Amino acid sequence: MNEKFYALPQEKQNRIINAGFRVFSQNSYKKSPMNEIAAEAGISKSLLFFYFKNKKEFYLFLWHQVEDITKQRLMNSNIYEGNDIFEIMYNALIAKINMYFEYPDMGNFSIRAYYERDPEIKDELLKIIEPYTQLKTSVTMPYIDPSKIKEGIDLNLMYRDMYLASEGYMYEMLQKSDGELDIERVRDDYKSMIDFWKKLYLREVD
Amino acid sequence: MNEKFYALPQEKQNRIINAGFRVFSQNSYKKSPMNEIAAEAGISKSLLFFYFKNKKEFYLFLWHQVEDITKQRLMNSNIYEGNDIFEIMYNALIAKINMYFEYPDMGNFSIRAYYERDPEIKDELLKIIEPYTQLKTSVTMPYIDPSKIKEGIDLNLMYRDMYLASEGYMYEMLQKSDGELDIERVRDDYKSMIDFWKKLYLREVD
DNA sequence: ATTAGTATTAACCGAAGTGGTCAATGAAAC
DNA sequence: GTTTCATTGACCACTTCGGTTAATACTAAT
Repeated sequence: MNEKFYALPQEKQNRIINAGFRVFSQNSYKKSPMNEIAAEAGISKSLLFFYFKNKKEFYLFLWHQVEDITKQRLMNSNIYEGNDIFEIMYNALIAKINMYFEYPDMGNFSIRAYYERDPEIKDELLKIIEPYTQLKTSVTMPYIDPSKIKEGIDLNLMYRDMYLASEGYMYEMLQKSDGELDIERVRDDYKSMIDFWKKLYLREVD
Repeated sequence: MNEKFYALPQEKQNRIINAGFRVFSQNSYKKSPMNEIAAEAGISKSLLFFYFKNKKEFYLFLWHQVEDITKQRLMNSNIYEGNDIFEIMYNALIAKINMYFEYPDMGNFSIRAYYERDPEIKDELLKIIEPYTQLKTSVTMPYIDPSKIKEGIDLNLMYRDMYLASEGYMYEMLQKSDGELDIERVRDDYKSMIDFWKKLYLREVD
């Protein structure tokens, strides 16, 4: 790829990246036309081919972007600086929402990339995707201090309940919002859920 | 459309319908080729055009199928015959899973249809989709007998927690399974969640 | 075996779209 | 006004698309 791409203003880089995420996330690799991506990014097809040698290179570049962005986000995040499991869950969801604001279609792009089987890219994609998915599935339950939780509650199931409800909430939210996501509302909604869980699970202090 | 389609054995009808759901759920209307659908259904493109006048008619037919199938399923289901909210939730999820077994891509098809904006079909689609979505969003919380639930628990939030966790579970399940879904496992997983909730929410009987 | 009728397909067509190239523009810098 | 660099329109060979049609395979009755 042409190194001059990185000399572009960040905003323009992001526009191109997001246009790629968008088109590739909604169509298969083969049916994602470069001119559609260019149009979505507000540039000409020729310019897109100036920065990226061909479609395949651009697609693989996008996948590396997924890696870089998530890694960088994970490192810079202070999700795990929360005091208790509830705070951590809240931070994690907000972090996800923020990620969604900056790269709305990255999640769907990577899901689709995972299932992509086009012979033109399959082999190279597998090589770079596999280590990444292993990393992702190794995310485990954060530590929960049992002394703070009511007796008789299965901590695993408690965490799983909260985790799944959060996922369900995200899914519902992204589904309903036509690209327009009201972050204030998300915060409030989720806070009331967290409060509900706190009341439910936390041992009463005397 | 050609009425002879209905004379086909049900299994073949379903193969064609599911092929349509599949291709249209993975690509936009314009980029869903009829020959791909035919191949997926195991018939020739010509035969597909023999049963359906053109692409548009087939697409709209598929949407009507969504309506018919869900209506029929809702009527024949005995989801609400459960004794309490927990039984109802369990029945509902199992019903969804069964639906998924018979028509794996119907859900995604209807989601995508909802956002489809292709001028060739947009107008007609809106006419038939709108009343349907109203019906769907009107599904409300089932009645919960407060006397059975521990005191001090917000029934709305309780239901919302369970509903979202169920959605999250479904989503995770369909994501993970590469088309191969282990229904036994789903049943067990979900039963342990339900048991967890029962212990959490139900008033202890003395 | 022949026929008649039906289910199914291969071969084809014009139109539209595809990835990719390249000479030509625009704009800024000197 | 010339050099330099970013950006584009026009173009090409090739593929794919929706849809048609004439030909086939299949079936059952005679």
